[in-house]
Amino acid sequence: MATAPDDTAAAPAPAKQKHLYLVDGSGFIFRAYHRLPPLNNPAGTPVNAVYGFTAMLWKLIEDLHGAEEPTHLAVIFDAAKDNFRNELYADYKANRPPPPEDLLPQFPLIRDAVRAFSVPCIEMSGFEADDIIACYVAQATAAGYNVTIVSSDKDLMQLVTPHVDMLDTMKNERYGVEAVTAKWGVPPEKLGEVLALMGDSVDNVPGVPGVGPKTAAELVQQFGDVEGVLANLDQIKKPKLRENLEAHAEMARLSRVLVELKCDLDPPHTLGELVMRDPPHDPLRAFLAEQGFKSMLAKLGRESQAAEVAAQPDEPEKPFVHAEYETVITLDRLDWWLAEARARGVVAIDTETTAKDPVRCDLVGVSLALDAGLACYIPVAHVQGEGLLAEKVDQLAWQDVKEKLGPLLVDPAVLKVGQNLKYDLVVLKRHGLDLAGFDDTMLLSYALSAGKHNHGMDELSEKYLGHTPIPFKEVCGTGKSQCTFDQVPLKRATDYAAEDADVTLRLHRLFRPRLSAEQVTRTYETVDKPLLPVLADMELEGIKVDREALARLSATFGTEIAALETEVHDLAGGPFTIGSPKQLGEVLFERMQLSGGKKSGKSGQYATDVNELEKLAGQGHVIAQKVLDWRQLTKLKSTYTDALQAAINPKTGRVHTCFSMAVAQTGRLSSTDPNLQNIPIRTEIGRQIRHAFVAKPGHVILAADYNQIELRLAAHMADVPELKRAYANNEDIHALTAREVFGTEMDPQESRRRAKTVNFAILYGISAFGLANRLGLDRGEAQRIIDAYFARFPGIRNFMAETINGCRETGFVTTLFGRRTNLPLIHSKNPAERQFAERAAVNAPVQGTSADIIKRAMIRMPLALAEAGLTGVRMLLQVHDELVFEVPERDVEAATPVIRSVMESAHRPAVELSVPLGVEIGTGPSWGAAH
DNA sequence: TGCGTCACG
DNA sequence: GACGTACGTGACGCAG
Repeated sequence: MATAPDDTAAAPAPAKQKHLYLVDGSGFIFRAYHRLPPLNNPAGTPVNAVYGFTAMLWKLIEDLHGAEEPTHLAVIFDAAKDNFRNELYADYKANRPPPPEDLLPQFPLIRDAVRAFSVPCIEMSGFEADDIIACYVAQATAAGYNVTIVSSDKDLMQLVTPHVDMLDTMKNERYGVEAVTAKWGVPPEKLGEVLALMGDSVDNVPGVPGVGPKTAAELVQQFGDVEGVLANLDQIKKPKLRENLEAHAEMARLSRVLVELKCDLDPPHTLGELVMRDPPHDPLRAFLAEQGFKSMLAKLGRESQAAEVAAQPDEPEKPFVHAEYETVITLDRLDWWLAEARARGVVAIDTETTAKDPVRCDLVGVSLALDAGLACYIPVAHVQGEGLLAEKVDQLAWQDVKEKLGPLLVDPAVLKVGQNLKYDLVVLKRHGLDLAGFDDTMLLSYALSAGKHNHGMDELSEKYLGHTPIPFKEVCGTGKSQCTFDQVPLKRATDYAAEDADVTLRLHRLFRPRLSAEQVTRTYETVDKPLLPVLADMELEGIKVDREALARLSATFGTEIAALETEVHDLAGGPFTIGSPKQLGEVLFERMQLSGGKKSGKSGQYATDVNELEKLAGQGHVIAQKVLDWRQLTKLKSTYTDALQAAINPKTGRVHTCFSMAVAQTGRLSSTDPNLQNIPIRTEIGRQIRHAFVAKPGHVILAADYNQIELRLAAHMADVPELKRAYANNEDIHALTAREVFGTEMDPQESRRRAKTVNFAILYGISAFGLANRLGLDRGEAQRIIDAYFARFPGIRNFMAETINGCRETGFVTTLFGRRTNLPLIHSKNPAERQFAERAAVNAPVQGTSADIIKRAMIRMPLALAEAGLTGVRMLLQVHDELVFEVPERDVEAATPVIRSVMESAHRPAVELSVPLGVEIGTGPSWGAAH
């Protein structure tokens, strides 16, 4: 075979795939301008858009260096002149206002910025950036390049092909052919037809009235293009639509021409001139200095230093590079990966499934990562192709993978690292596997940074690795056209799945060493990590729900809602949407002229919340009470009686919630899909829903509540002798508070009710205004109550002050077990934000300590029950201070003291409390009956 | 998607 | 005295 001279040379590197990035500069400018407040350079010129643009371009270049390795880059601008489209249609872009005055002088500076980065800056008089981009796309594609268009302009999506994608840097989303098709319902090459039919009010492309994206897509799907639609008007069923198409046929044709991108121009730079090079620092430094961009100058300084010192091996921001990820389809290769994992002792793991719900989905594949950039994907249940493109999917059988993977998963000598491992654990358990010896990067992040940011993988990757993982929706699409992961081709699935494991492993390397250095190891190791498998079991177990009972409630609520609706409409003198706060406000305060309507500042709407409506009801306005009743019933029906029926898992007949471990800032759990931590109990009518949560045959529901745990913890933490003594003697704490604060003159019941409110207010960080509101007093009276409280219990005031001071020094507060809540806003210049952080600072240690205690109880519970021989008892739910169990009838007596003892001593031995913890236990055929 | 509302601790 | 007004959650319907 004849070889080209290059191939025989000493460095036989294969020609790198060329990849051209085209930045839609105008889009960048407007987003930068609108995102930033006014800002001037030392010369007094406004530069907010310049600054934003420079920052965005810099970030883009950095990101690209890290991930995509582009070879060519250019920024394209609109030339500030009329273009050929105005000749076709004088009103084209007529709706667009002229650029704001303080943006005008920034345009040339922005072009300077581009040049300072040594990036070509391209524009052509008479043409829009879109056309120039289209031309380069055509040229580059013909030359075998890949192309990425950096823009969020939907018109440019027309250009997407298998070799051309779009990148929206604001949303951090990439759009390939599938994503565009998913978004618009038609492939990119048909997008022009859709855009023409729907028109664009911003660009003033007329389109056809009454045709939006959905209708346009349907028409194009059916008839192929605009001409096809116009030629087949007789087939269009909807009369109004046909009429509009008929009447606006010419506008549709014109629109088609307007949205067409011109790709036969001869742009000023050749492709070769767009080649990307490392920007020399000097021109960039000069530009930044001239504009007074100090933080960027500092960053540039750091970078040149780093470059001189030669890259440190452990440089945290090293780019996210990786070899091609391997798709494992032979047992030999699987053996290699598993042996290597054993040898290294650490492996990141991630499971891919057919759905988000770990209790309903099926396992599709598993990915592993051994080292940064070294990861693989093991497909086990991808579906075979269909039709002409049928391609047999070559993959291992799950049984074989399971036999080899299983022992590794339970071998504590090999650390398994995952992100949100509870999900994987639930899936694996359903497929017959267990897990021991693991770290969860989501929980590590939560231990280190609760309060600073969220802990999802994409966000962590972005923040700590400077890398945006392939978005899930780019692999599977969204909405109606979303496919399941088992339908994704193996190459694509591998890129996505292996990357997740790779990211997880890299995050673990960053987080794990920080844990002990930052002294947050304890709750991670002794609370959250061991709780994870306990929660997995609870989620798998689920709770039985009486579907018929819910259906009956739904029906009853339905008729009552209908009746109330009629009454409300009659009282209002005509129909309106009761559920629309806007319409309701207008009906009450304008049409009906009720007094007291006040508009909220932000939305300019009348307030119609419970407080307002109760005021009106108190004044004798019947409609207000009817609306309140209507609201209560619709809430109960839609959120509970309807939704819970839909949440019943058809396979298990039970409802399986998901407990989130890294959402609440304080250490609490949260519950979703469905939320079983907010099932009604406070009103009798809502309480009926609790009665639909039932035990399976031969069992009862047992509910165990900590009695006033937060107030007890406050008494301990703030060291209030009177309160501690009262709890030790099992006294009524609210009655005590009432005596101390209000004396004995008031009616004891009313006095106790108020004292209870005051006690809650204390836990939440009191203000005279808030307390006055709750108690219906004026501020002066509320302030006197607070003063009296602090006078009687000075420990509370000291505790609050010390907690806030400590938080100011460190930026965080801690629970008795060392859990940390970060409150960066404690230093905010905005007093409202700062005070908010101060109240949270007072509350978080108390709420968080309570969360730690019940979590510790949950961790011990399974073993304690097993040791007592109570193997049939199941812990089902946690509701912050309550645990819900399903207990065989004959075990109730034996289980009760075990559960009580575990819960009441859960703080020990780590922490000793100066107040006892009290637990109240009830049982019954349903959750409602157990209280 | 953001907002208003309301369910829970 | 400015700020906005009790802490922590999740789900639903409306409207743009």
